[in-house]
Amino acid sequence: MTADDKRRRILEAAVRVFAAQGYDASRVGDVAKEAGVAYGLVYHYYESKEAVLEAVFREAWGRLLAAVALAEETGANAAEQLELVVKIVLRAWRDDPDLVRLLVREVTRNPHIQDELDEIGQAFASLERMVSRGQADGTFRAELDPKLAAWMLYGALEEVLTGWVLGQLPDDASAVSAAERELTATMVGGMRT
Amino acid sequence: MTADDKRRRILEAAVRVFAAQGYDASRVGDVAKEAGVAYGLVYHYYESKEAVLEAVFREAWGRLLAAVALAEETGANAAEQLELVVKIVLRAWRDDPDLVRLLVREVTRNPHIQDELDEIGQAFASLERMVSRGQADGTFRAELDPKLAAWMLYGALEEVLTGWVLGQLPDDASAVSAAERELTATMVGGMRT
Amino acid sequence: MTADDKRRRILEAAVRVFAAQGYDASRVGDVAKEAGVAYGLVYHYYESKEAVLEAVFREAWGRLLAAVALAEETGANAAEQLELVVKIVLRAWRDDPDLVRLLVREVTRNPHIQDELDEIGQAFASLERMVSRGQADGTFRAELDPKLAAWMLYGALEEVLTGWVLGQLPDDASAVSAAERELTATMVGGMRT
Amino acid sequence: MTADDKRRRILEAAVRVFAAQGYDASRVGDVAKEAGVAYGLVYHYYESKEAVLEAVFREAWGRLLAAVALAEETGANAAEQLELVVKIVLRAWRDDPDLVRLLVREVTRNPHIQDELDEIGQAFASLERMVSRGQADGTFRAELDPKLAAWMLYGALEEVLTGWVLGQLPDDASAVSAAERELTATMVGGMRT
DNA sequence: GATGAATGAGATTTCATTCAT
DNA sequence: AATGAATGAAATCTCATTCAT
Repeated sequence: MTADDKRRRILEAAVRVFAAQGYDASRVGDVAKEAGVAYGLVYHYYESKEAVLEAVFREAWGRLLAAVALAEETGANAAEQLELVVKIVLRAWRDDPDLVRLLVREVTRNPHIQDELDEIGQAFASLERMVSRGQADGTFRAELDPKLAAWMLYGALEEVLTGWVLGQLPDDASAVSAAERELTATMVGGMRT
Repeated sequence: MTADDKRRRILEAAVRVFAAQGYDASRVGDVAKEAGVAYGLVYHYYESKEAVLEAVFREAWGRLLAAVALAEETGANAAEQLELVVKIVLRAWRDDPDLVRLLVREVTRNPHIQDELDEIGQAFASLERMVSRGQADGTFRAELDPKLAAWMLYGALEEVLTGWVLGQLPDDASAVSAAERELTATMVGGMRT
Repeated sequence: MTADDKRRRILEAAVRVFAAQGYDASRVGDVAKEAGVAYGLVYHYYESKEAVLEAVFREAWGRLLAAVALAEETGANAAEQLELVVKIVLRAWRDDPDLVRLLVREVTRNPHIQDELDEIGQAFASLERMVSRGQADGTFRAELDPKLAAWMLYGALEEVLTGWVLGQLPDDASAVSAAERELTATMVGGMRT
Repeated sequence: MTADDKRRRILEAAVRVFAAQGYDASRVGDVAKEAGVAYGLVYHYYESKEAVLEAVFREAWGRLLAAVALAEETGANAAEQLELVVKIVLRAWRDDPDLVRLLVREVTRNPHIQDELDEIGQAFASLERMVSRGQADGTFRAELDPKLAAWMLYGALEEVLTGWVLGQLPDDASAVSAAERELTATMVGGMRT
C-alpha cells in the first residue's frame, strides 16, 4: 500500500466517524481505529484534528464545485442549469450519504472553516450567475436579487438533505426523485416571471 | 434582585455566549462571567450545561411556535398564513439576532436536543397544515408533498438568516423587507398551481 | 486551609519535585501528588507547568536579591560586602538545598526564563556596584572590569554549590565554613591591589 | 561521501541544534534535517538521541582534556599551567562557540551523562594536581583545598563563557584577551600566598 | 547504507461537575 | 441562595524509536 493510500484511508475514515458522531464528539483515536492505522499516523499526515476536517471539506466542496461548474457549462438555459444543480446535490446524498451528513452538520457550525474555503463562495457565485442569466433572458423575475435567490435555493436543498440525514423525510428512491421534481418545480418555478 | 432574575440573566447570557462561540466551544465559566454571577450558581439553577441550552431552546421555540400558531389563526388563507410565517421568522432576526444565530447553528444539528423538543415538530406540523389547506382550496399544486414543502420553506428561511448571521447577505432594514417580499414571492409563488 | 496555603503547597512541592528529577523529567502529576492536591488544581493556580517554574524562580531570586541588598547596606566596605554575599549564597544551600539545586540546574538551561526575571540582573548589578566601590577606595585593582568580576564571583559560587548538589564536594558543616573562608580569600583576595 | 563523513555531519549538526535549542527541546528530526540526512540515518549511526549527546561530549571533552594535559606538560610551574588552562578554555569559545554553549548548558546538569564520562573527572583531577603542585612549591596558600580550588576556577571560567553565550558580556577580541588576563590575575592571584 | 512511514506510550492541558463553606 | 476552590476523567498532541523497503 502506498503512502497516499493511507492518507486517503484516514480521510475516508474521518468522513465516516465525523458523520456518525459529529466532529466534536469524535476522538482522533476513533478515526485512526476506523482507518486501521496507528494513532500517531493521523498526525503524520495532518497537523491537527481540525486539519482533518478541513481536508474533508476542501475535497467535498471541490467535487461539488466541479459538478456545479459542469452544470453551468452543460445546461442549455438558466432553468435547466439550476435543475441540474438540484439533481447533482440531491444525488450526492445517494452516492455518499456520510459525506453529505458531515457537510450538513458541520459547515454551519464551524464559521472559521468557511473563511478558509473559497470553494464555497465559488459555488454560490456560480448559482448567482445562473439566476442572473435567467433574468437577462426574461425567464426569471427581474426584481429577484440573484444572491438572495442563490442562498434560498441552497437552503431549501440543504434542508431536504437534513431531513434525510435526520430520518425525518423519506429517502427511498421514489421519494428522492419526487423531491428532485418538486424542488425544481417550486424553487425554479418560483423564480419565473 | 430576585432569584428568578438571576435565573433569567443566566439564560440570556447563555444565548449571547453560545451564539458568539458555539455551544461546544463555550465554557460554563464564560456563561457565568457574562451573566455576572458566580461559577457555581449556574449549577444551582440548571442541572448541566446542556440543560441550559435546552432551556434556551424551549423558550425560544415556545415563542416562535406561539407566533406561528397566531399566523395560522390570523391568516385569511394558506398563502397569507405562510407569508405571515416568513415575516415572523425574519423579524425575529431583527429583534434578537443572537437567539436566532444560536437556533440556526445548533438546533438541527444537536441530535440530543431534538429528542426532547417536540415543539420543533409542532412548528413543522403547523406549516404542513397550511400547505395542505392551500392544496385543498386549489391554491397550491396538488402533487406537492406538504411535508417536503414545509422543510423547503424552513430551509430557505434558515439559510437567509444564516447569510445574515455570517454577514454574507446585507441585513439593513430595506434588505430585510426586500427579503421578506422575495422569499414569499419565490417560495409561496412556487407552490401555486 | 486557605486558598493561598494550597498555592504555596504546590509551589513548595514543585521545588522538591523539580529539584529531585529536573524540570523536564518532572510531570505535573508528580507535583500535584507531592503537594497532596488534585491534578487540576495546579492548573487552577498556574497557567502551565512552565509558569510554575517561573513562579519558583521569581520567589527564590526575590529572596536572594533581598539578602544581597541587605549585604550592600550592612557591609562596612566593599570587601566585607562581598564576603557577606558569599556567606548568604552558600548558606542558602544549608537552608534550602532543594531550591538551590533547582536554581543551579535549571537557570542556565531555560534562557527565556532569564529574560523575564530582571531580579537576576539586579543581583548582578549589586555585585558590580560593590566591586566598583572597592576600586574607588583603592581596595581592588583598578584595571578589573566590575561586570566581569561579578560574573566570575557568581560562577565560582554557583560551581561550589553544584559540587555540593552533585555530591562531588563534601558539604558537611566544617566543609561549608571552610568553603566560605576559602572562596572569600581567593575571590575577594584575588581582586585586591 | 563516505559513511564516516555522514556520521561526522550528524555529530556536527547535533552540536549546532543542541546548542541552539537545548538538548531536551531538540528533536531527532531537527538534527537529521540540519545534517541533511534522512531521519532514520541518525539511528543507523547512533543508538539513541542520548547516545548522540554522549558522543558530542566524549569528543569535546577529549579535545579539552588533551589541551589540559598539554598545559600540564608544557607549563613551567603551577601558576603558568593554570594560566594556560584559562587560555585554552576561553579560546575554545572563539573556535567553536556552539560546542562551548552546549557543554556549558548541559554537562554539569545532565546526571546521566556524568556517570559515563570520567573524562570530566580527569580534567578536574588535572586541575587539582596543578594546585597541589603550586602549594608544594610554596606558590599557593597551603590551607586552600585543591579540589575546591579546581571547582571554583572551573566555575569562574564557565560563567564567563555563559556570559558570552547569553550575550551579557562583551566577547570581541579585546574583551576576550582582557578576560584572559583578569581571570588569571584574579583566580590564580587569589590562590597565591 | 539509506530512507521516511509507522507506531504508541506518555505528556500536557481542558473543563464539566461537585462540594465545603 | 451564593461562592469559587477542588476534582479527575478524557482529550489532543508529541516524538523517540522501530521497521519494511
